[in-house]
Amino acid sequence: MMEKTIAQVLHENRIRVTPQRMLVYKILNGRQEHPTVESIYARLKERHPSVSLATVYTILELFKRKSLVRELRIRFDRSSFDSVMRPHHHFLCRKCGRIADVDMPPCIASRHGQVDGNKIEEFHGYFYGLCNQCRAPESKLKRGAKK
Amino acid sequence: MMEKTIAQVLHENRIRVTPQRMLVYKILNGRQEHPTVESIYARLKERHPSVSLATVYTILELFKRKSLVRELRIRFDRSSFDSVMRPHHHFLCRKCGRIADVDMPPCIASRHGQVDGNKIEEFHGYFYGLCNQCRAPESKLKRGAKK
DNA sequence: CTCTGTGCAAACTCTTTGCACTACC
DNA sequence: GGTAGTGCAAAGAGTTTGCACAGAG
Repeated sequence: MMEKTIAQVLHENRIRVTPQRMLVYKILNGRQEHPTVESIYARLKERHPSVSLATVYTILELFKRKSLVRELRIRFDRSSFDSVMRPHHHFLCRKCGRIADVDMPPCIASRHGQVDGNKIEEFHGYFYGLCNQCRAPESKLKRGAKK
Repeated sequence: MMEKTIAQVLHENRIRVTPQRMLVYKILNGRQEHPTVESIYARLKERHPSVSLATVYTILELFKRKSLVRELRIRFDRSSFDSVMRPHHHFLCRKCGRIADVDMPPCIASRHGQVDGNKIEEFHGYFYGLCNQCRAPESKLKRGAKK
């Protein structure tokens, strides 16, 4: 029951294996859920100080083409990236800036394929508002305390 | 059965009336359905050659605060603006770049208010794909002919 | 060994900001 | 006339591009 290595995944997608790409893949599939280019770059730099921002852009573009990652534009000023390819929506808290996954209501899923005669290839559902931590500033100790 | 003048609308929204603002309002509610900052600026300049891009940004920001317009980020590289405030989604054709309105499925509307404990203030549904004109390039004479 | 990937720097685009001048109310 | 809006120019942020060197297959 060995899991696939990152190199294997890249191989299967016909992506030439480089340390930078493996690391970007790892970061995308790591703990931080919806990283931006900047945050991917920062993490990458920890292990790979010589890495360039342009490389991050190039790799993300490649991963997008290979459907390893999805680019979100829920923030108006920068892109976020999501390696969870199962269809789902996103929620952005206007106060803390966190992005949360939102399960897709089936009726939206059913509209995939076609809408008003237009062929649908992708759907992005963006919710904007206040997250539950930011709504209740008194309950700081629960989880919203950091920062 | 007089319709409201633009000046009246601005007044009611406690917006100081200026020629620039009236014209931006008119452009937003005119024929071109989902104008960008650039296209609003271009139209504005026809009548108001001295107008500045910064003014367009300022006015749009104001109109957004007053809920006279909604900013869309269906394109990743620039904003589009929609003066139709009734909840609906949007479709972007990846070939011709046109943005079309899409009626909102009720189940999404029903999720307004709250989702996973987060307070929802706004929802943007973005469909991406190929519009029916671009899918059938042979039927050029119907409507998709102009470039 | 060859061809693709990377790093660097400069360029580009969209957007924001600061400030003096203008013009609504 | 006083306050808020506009125009201008410069700055800022995110992203893209071109090219020489490095490294994967």
